[in-house]
Amino acid sequence: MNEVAERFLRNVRNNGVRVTRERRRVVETISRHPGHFDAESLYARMTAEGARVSRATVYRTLSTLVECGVLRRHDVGERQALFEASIGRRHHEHMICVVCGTILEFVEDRIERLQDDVCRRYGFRPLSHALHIHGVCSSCEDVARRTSPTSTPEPATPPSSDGAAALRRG
Amino acid sequence: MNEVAERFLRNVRNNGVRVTRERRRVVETISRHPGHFDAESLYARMTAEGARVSRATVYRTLSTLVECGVLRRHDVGERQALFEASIGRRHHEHMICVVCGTILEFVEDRIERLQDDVCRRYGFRPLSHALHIHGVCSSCEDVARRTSPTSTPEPATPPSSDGAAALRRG
DNA sequence: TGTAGATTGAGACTCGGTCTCAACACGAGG
DNA sequence: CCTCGTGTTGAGACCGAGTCTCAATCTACA
Repeated sequence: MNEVAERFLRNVRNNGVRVTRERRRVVETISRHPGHFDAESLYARMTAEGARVSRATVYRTLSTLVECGVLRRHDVGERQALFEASIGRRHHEHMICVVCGTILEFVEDRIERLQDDVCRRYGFRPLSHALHIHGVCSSCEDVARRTSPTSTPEPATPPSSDGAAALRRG
Repeated sequence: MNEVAERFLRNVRNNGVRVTRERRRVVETISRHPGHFDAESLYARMTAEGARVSRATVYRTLSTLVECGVLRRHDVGERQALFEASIGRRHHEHMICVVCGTILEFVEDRIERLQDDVCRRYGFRPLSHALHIHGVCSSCEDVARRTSPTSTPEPATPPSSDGAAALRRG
């Protein structure tokens, strides 16, 4: 059990939630593979690694971990939700490449401040926010430029539909 | 057939897409009921109004209209997609009240500019973006303050899950 | 008006995710 | 360490949003 996993479980226990064998296993697997992931591939990875855990438990544990504040959930695009460890990480936004599915993260305090301004103007009390920029990352842009140097490269389908497909790969 | 519907159809035809009875009917229904809507309730409304149109056609037509640029699609939260007419409207962002489901729109050029800055820094070519702020709108805040003036009102469940539920109502 | 090819409809299907409920196991209290 | 209340699990049925199939139909161009 690595340190990240222990921090996860401490946080879970502090929320009055029982630490079961299955939850430990979920947390361990997540902490061994940092980055964004979806529920289904986590489940696949766990069963591939020999864990006897049910799909329902994986989905339930992910929700629990989000509630305990150790995981963040991102609804990016039209497909399945993505999760990401949030312990020890500050809030950030995402750029999603619609070609290769890469997710770039960025922090921009000035955007956050402008959001607060807007909320104040509207008397809206913000609880959470998400900023997703869909587009083409620099390396995919390079590839496209090399293969067809005359025309501006464009993804096959609009970002709204292809973005999610790309994300599944990521 | 009102003016908005005609503009829709002109745009559709310009995209080399056939104008069928069903598509006309979809466009008419949308243009008679402005605001955000989801595919299922549009289908329900159409059949309730006596249109003989299939669910598949409604979904297909919505995708077509998005491709033709007359509709925008928003993946807000974990449930179904929302659509919104985009003709004659400039790009805007959304604040979603997790209590009553109201969707507030706002425009903030400075945020757009900062996004462009970030993209430039990362060599990322942006195609589209979405900024969603989940929180509590002023009137829900007022209601909560009246009913329990001692404690800061808080929605029952975190915005990530309740936001979508609220949206379904909206 | 004829015709090629786009579009439709009914319903099966997919996919991400949730629910059910009996069996099980965590952990507080003794 | 043991007991017991109750939170948790697993298998698979179920759900809801959305897509696919393919024969029949319709649009729009010539």
